[in-house]
Amino acid sequence: MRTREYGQFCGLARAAEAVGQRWALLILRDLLVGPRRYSDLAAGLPGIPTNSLATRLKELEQDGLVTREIRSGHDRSVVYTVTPRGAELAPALDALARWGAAGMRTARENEIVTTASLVSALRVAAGDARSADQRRLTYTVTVGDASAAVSMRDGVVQIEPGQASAADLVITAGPRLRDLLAGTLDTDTAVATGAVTLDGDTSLFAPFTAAFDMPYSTALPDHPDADRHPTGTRTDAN
Amino acid sequence: MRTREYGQFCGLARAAEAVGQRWALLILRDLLVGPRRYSDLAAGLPGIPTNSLATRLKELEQDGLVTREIRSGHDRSVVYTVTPRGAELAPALDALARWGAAGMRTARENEIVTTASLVSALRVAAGDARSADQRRLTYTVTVGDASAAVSMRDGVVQIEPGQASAADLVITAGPRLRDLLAGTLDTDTAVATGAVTLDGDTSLFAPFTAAFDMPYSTALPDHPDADRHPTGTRTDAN
DNA sequence: CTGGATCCTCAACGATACTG
DNA sequence: CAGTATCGTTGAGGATCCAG
Repeated sequence: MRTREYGQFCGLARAAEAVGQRWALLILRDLLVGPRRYSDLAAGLPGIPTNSLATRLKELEQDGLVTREIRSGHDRSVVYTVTPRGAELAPALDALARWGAAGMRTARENEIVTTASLVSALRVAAGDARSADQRRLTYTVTVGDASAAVSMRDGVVQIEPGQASAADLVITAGPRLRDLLAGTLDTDTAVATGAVTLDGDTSLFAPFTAAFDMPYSTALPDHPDADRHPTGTRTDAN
Repeated sequence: MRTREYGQFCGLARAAEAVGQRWALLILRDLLVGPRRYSDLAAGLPGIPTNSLATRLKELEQDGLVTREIRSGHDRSVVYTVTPRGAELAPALDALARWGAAGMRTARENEIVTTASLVSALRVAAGDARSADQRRLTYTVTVGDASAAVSMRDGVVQIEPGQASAADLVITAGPRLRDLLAGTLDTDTAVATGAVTLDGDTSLFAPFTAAFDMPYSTALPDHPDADRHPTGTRTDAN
């Protein structure tokens, strides 16, 4: 049995063979946000070795999850796009992301938020799209170097990478944004402690948080703050 | 960045760190069927190196997805069980299994069906549980060495490993059972060609297939029978 | 400058043997 | 039964180099 195969006629085993390799899930996450060039992917996946990225892309293309297209314009660039079959992975990736986020309390040392991770996190959190505001609202959300443009209209939430052209409210936050999406951190405290900075019509912050839902697991191992981070519990000594 | 970590504060990345290691998904699949001993796991995962199994189990225990319990009875055995947090992975594994099965046409050379894979496949396929029969029906499904007991009652389907004690119908099949669950292969043909053997009240076969749904992807790469199997397309030259 | 390929090192995986 | 120990092989990580 060659590595990568499992020798079982089983859907899960086949899925693991296709996307179980290192970096594969994150590459697909980035490509599900939209088509990306090789260098975009490399930049959005800090730490990935260039040869690993190349091999993963070749395998994903081989498996029919990704297409490689050489933009024959004046800028000879190579663009990777998910195929329809690859796009069918979205529900599975969403479920995995939801599970991972449910156990994700604080950021570890040196952990960053990339544009693709921010966009897909917001998309997953808006998945239920229960209570999007009916008004036409646009936000820019920034966490570190990453930004996402959130727009609501007719109760539908749309999230794109980058900044909104004319945002009604600009939200700048650290990773504590995750607590907000969970509903653990109330708005006033967040703003008061500086965990979140608002620029614009601050009354529009409530409809923002109301549109997203990314709860914590109710079955977290050991003590609640167990993300191997030796900071204070929740006294917010930040 | 230590291997296994991705350096991103992202739910999907955290999930990949926890269950992205080789064999981890299949170990969890087996444990989600029920608690298992070390040797059960080893037997249900042909080809797994014993040290890999040991390491994976230690990691899963460390991450709080699995508990290790030493049965202090007369049979000193070690039993592994999924924790509640580990059980929360079920929706994600189901989504992955569904995706993988959607692209899974024919079995590759030497690919087998294990008890755990059969049980979880049936459980996923019954997930929608749209049209389970109202009668109390019990089946034994056998594929190769693997068997599952399927029981219906009040429109609820239950699937357990092993054979049913008194099955109304015993279904023995090759991997072509997969086509049946997809609805691609109609019952009469299946029985006529010997792809499926029935023992018992054959009229109960229809309610069986009706209770499961595991469709093929509508977006399969290239030609439909592309599972690197050089057989005929669908003339059923079997 | 983009899009990789190459080379080297080392950690992880795989196969088998062996032990409490 | 439930692993650990050992060793060979493979793949990942990191840096550099190269072709268009």
